[in-house]
Amino acid sequence: MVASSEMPETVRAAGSGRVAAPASPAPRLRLAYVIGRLDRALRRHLDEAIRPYGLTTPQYTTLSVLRARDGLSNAQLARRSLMTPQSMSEVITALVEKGFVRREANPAHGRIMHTRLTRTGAAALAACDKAVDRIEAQMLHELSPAEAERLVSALASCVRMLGAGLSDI
Amino acid sequence: MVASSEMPETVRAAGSGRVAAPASPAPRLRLAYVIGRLDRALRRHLDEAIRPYGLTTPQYTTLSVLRARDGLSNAQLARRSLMTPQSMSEVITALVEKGFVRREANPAHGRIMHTRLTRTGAAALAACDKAVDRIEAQMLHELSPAEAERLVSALASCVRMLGAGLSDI
DNA sequence: CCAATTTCAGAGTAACTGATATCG
DNA sequence: CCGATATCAGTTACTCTGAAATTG
Repeated sequence: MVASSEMPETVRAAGSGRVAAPASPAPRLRLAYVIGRLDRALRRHLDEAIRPYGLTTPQYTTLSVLRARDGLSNAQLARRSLMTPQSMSEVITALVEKGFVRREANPAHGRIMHTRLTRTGAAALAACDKAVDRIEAQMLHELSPAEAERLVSALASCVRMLGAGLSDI
Repeated sequence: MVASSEMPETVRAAGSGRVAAPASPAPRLRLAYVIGRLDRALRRHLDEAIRPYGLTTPQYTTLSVLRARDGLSNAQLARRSLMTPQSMSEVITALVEKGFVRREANPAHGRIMHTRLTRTGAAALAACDKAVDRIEAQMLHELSPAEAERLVSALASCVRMLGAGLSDI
């Protein structure tokens, strides 16, 4: 249902081999397009894999961030996910309702609410991680460990150069 | 407004150097997370860059696909963009209203509508391309041409392994 | 009758902007 | 007063599911 049934009328040098371009004008694979397409495809797999655990992808991502850095405030989480505080607040509200996180007031600051993973949330996250592991393995199936390593490095560099520093996770 | 004002409390080996990991547990950069984060950051830059031309990112993407393969039907465009026909129909409707594409009935098939770039649409697309070129250059600033080439190849491989074949552009 | 295409209607998610209130 | 935080309210963009009509 997702895959196209059409013939790849023009297959470009997208694979691991074939670097030398033919004499064609070769519209040059637009990097921005490939990134967007990969994100869409990945997002679909992710949604499907973690839906059984009652999580959406933004919620799963937020749990992942919390595991690496428990007790972040709503504003901190929003910045780390490149979202507005309003959007993150909705994500957290949903996670609280599911019992996956809890919010604790800062004893020294009556306004800030710290978000913490619950045991239930950690368990759900662990289960999802296994599913995501499988998806990533499928995605990287053609690449060697060294190539996968370079891919992650290159992507992190891209994120950094776009001004969205990859401070953690 | 986008950049975080927080300190990168833990800077991981995300750059071009530093491959050997320290003795830390190193939560292992989740590839799915980096891809999503890059897409979000890129999407923001893209939206901002092409908004002056009256285009949203999905609309710009669709115009790009049409330039490579003019005259596709709504259903074909939807498959190539990993969208439902309903969603693509809305994108095309918006593009028609802006005068960037026109729809022509198939003379041999009363149902199918072929979508074609107008001269106005091609001009807007060309203008946007320059803006996108600048964003991609910024994004790839730290990478050598060879590294950028490997990045595109690796991403295309990932897309393919996720079952969403990259048939064109 | 079946498969593909298009389109209408309704819904929902995820994000946004704006405004308000609290706290240090 | 200012800056950061949180949150309420309204809105928008994008995509989805479901159903219907048309065509080959």
